[in-house]
Amino acid sequence: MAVPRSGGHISAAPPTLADVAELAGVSRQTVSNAVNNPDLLRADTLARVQDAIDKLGYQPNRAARSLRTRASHLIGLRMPALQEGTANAMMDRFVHSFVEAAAETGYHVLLFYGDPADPLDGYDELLRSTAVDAFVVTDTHLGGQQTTWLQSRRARFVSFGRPWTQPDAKHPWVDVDLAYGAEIATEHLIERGHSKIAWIGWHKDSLLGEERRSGWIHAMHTHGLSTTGLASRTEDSISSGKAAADAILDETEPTALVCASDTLAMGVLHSLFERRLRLGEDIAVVGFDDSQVAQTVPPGITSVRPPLEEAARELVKALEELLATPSYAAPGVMLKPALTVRGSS
Amino acid sequence: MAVPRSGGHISAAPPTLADVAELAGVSRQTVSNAVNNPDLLRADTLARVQDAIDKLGYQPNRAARSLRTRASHLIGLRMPALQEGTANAMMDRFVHSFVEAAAETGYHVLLFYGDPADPLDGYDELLRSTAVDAFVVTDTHLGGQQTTWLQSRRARFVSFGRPWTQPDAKHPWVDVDLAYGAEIATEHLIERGHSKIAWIGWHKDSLLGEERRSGWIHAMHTHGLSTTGLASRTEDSISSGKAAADAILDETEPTALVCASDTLAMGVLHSLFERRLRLGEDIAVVGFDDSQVAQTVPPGITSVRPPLEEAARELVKALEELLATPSYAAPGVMLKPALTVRGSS
DNA sequence: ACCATGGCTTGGAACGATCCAGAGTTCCAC
DNA sequence: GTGGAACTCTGGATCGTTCCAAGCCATGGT
Repeated sequence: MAVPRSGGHISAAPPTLADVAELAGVSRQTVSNAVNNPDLLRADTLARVQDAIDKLGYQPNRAARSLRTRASHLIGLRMPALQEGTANAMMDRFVHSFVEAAAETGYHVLLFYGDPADPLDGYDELLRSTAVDAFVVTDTHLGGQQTTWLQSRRARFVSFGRPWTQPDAKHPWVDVDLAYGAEIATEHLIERGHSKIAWIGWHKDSLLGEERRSGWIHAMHTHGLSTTGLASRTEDSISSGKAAADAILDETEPTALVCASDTLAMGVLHSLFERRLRLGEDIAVVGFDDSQVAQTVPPGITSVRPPLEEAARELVKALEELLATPSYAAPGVMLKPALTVRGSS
Repeated sequence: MAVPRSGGHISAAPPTLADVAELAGVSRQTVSNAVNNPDLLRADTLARVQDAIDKLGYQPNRAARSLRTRASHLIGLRMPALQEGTANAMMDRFVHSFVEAAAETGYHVLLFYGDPADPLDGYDELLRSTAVDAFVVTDTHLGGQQTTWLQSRRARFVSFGRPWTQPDAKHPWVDVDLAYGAEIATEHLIERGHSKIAWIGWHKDSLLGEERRSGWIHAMHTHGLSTTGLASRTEDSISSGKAAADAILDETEPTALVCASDTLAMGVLHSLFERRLRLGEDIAVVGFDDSQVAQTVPPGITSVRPPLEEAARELVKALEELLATPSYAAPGVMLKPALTVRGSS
C-alpha cells in the first residue's frame, strides 16, 4: 500500500487537517474521521476527502496526534552496548527484524544503548517525557532490575528473554529455548558418530550458560555417554575459548566440541589453527548464535540458529496486544532454534 | 549529569508544566524559562523552580514541545537492508556510534530500513508527518537519487558517504578515504617484502570499488611494481571472492592479496582452506572494514579500519549546525582510515 | 403531522508545551 | 524625586490533532 509520493511541488509548510477540510469543503473533524474511522463517513464524502488528502499529500502531524492521543507510536529498544571483540553480531539481525516487524504494524523504533553497568540508564528520560509507548527489554538474564523498575513506573514493556529470576512476572516475553539448542547440537554430533563430545561454556553463575549446558548433558546422558572431564566453564571471549580448548584437547582428547557461543567457537578455532588441526576433518565444532562469523569462516561453523525474525514478530504482536489492552497479561512464548549444519561438523 | 530517578512513588499521569508552576508558586512560562533559558530567571526563583521540578520529577512532554517548536529532536537513520551472507557488520558499529554521539547532544535516533530497490522508501512518510528533524543518508554510492529528492522536499539531511555523482552538492557529508586505505594496505604488504600483490575488487561500475582499486594501483606504481595480471573484479560475495582467488592463485601466483572488502577476504580464506595453504604464512591477505569476522578469524585478518566513531561524531556535529542555521552549507569531511595489522600479514 | 431513531457532520475544548507582548520591579543617573 | 532602561515575571494565544457533546437531516412508524 504505497502512498503516492508528491513529486515536484515544493511546499513550505506541510498541509494540515484544516487545509484538507477547506479543500474538501468539510469540517476538520470529518477529515480526522476519514483518516481514523472511515466507516463513519458517507461514501461520497469519504471519496471527496480522500481526494483532497491525496491532492495535498496530507499526513497527520505526529506531534499533534501524540499530544492528543497520548501515544507516540514509537517503541524504545534498548540494546546492550557492544563490546569490542565479542561477536554479538546476532543482535543486529534482531534489531533489523524487529524494526521491520514494527514498521509493518505502524510503529517506529527508537534505538538506544544503555550503560551496561546501570541497567536502568536511558529508560527514565524516555518514559518521563512520554517519548515512547513501550519498551523492549533485552538483557533479562542480568536480573530482574529492569523489569521490576519499569513495572513500578507503570511502563509498558515486553522482554526478549524470559524473566529468569522472577517466575511469577506478568509481562509478555519471548525467548528461545537454547537448552533444546544445545541438545540438537549434541545429538547432531552423536549422529555423526562422535561420542567424546566436550562442552565449552560459561561460568556457573551465568543463567544462560547453565541452561545451554543442561541441554548438552541431557543429550549425552540420553545416549548413554559420559560427560566427566568433558566440560569446561570460562568467560565469553575468544582468548578464554582458546585457553579452554587448549586445556581440554590436551587432557581428554575429545573428537567434537560444543561451544556456548560462536565467540567461544572462534577461540577454539584459534587453538586448532595453532595445532594445525583442520576444522571439520580432525575435529568437529558447533557454536551458538549463527553469527556472521560462523556463516563465513571456512568451512563454515555449524551453529544453533535462534529464530530472531520470528521472535521479533512475536514481540511486536505482544506489544500490539499490550498497547490495545493495558491489562494484557500474556503467557511467555518459547521458540525453538534450529541447527544450521556447515563444514565444521 | 544524571537526573535523579524518582524511585518508589507511583504516579498515574506524568507531571506537567502547570503542576510545577503551582508547586513553585510561579507562572507556567517561568517554569518553561527555567528549563530552556535559566539565565532569564533570578537566582532564587530558579532555585525554587528547580526544587519543584526535582520534587515532581518533571520532564517536558516531547509531543507538546515538538508541536510548538516544530522540532522533534529525532534523527531518522536509514540503513540499507541487511543481506544474508554479506558481512556488513561494519554497519552496526556505525549505528552504535551514531546513536551514542546523537544521544550526547540530546538527539534520539529513529532507525529504519528501506527497500534497497527503492532508495526513497521510508523517507516520505517520516518527512510528511514531521516525525524527524533530519535524516542521515547512507548509500550515496548508489547515485544521487536520495539526496536530490530530499533536497527537492526541502528536507534537512547529512550523508555518510560523499556525493559521488554530484560534485556540486551542497549538503554536509562525511566520508572515509578508502583509496588511501588501499594504499596503506598495499604499502604495508610491500614493507613486509611482498612484491607480487594482487587485487580482488568489485566490478568496474562500482564507484567505491574503483576508488579503492586506485589506491592499490597508486601504491604499486609508486614502488615501481607492476600490476598487470594481478587485478580481478567480481561481486561482493564469499563465493565470488573464492572464485577470484582460485583464478588468480592459479594464474599469477601472487604472495599477497588485497581485498576490497572483508567479505571478499573471507572468500579468499575459503580458497586457501581448500588448498591447505596457511593464512599469514604461505600467503598474506588484507581486507577492508575491520569487521567482526576479520577480528576473530584465526590468526586475524589485517584490515583497513574506517574510523566510524569519528564519522558518527562529525555527522552529529554537522547535523547540529544544520539544524541551528538552516542555510548551513558545510564542506565535506574526509576521514582517513587506519590499518589494523593482524596475523594474516 | 408528529416524534423518535439513527446516520452523518460540526464547532468548541483540550492535550502540554512555547511564543509573544506587555506589566510589574528594581536600580541608577540626573 | 523622576525618568528610563534593564531585569523579571505573567497571561493569553497558538501549534495540529482528537475528544466530546450537540446539531442537522432524512427516514419511518404512529
